[in-house]
Amino acid sequence: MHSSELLKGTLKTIVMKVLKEGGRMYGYELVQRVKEISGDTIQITEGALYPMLHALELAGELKTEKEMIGKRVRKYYSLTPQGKTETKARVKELEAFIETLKIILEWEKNKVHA
Amino acid sequence: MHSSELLKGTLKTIVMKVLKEGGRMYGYELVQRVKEISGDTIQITEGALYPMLHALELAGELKTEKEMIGKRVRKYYSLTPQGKTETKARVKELEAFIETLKIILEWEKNKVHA
DNA sequence: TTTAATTACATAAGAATCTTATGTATATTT
DNA sequence: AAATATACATAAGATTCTTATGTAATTAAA
Repeated sequence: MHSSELLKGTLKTIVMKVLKEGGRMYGYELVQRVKEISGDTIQITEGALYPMLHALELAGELKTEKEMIGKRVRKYYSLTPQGKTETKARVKELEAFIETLKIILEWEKNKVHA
Repeated sequence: MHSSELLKGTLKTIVMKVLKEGGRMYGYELVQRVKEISGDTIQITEGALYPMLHALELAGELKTEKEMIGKRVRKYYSLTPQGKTETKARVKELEAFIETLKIILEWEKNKVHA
């Protein structure tokens, strides 16, 4: 399990990316999907997820559809066109950041080269 | 310049790794060094750096040496043995997290394979 | 030469992002 | 029948950062 410290900042991008590739999904499903894809190393907490989804909807990045499953309401989220554009930008930004991180992690000043 | 959102959580690891490879360094120097290595994409703010260095010293990860440069006091930081061990663990953890991120970023459910 | 920019430290207030705790209620498995 | 899983939601609190502010010496520019 990755430390929650590292997850800070990347969680929103992860959620949007998974929605972009996986399509229409509800909250609980998203948590399971991310857990599965990450090989059980990323466990999104509900306290982080739901407020984030609500904020993204308010910002026009997501739209929702409610469905009755038995006696329960299930809320499906999907990206709006604006949300898809934003996701692409976020993914690109995260990829660039990862490249920078790798440069730092591979930087070894005191290593003598042959 | 990477968004500060992404930097959250990785900053401490970056600082410790740069101290591990670069050796004894003072705060201002650290900021410049990270800026340089990152190709001007990571700018550590002083408001984040100094409290972090103080906390790491208190935790026994760093030790300090003061030097007079003209009329000014300069504080050099370096990793303690404990800090070096901690840095290795943090770097390993970050590398693992990056691998997980890449899996998610490369995950394309709807892509049809040839 | 005096003004501005850079070097070098530090802290406080506030924003953002997450965890933990709590609550409600249905559905399924043991 | 009880426990676990499903499915939503919010509030309080912790952590981690930014922005703002302060001090003061040094160096470069006007």
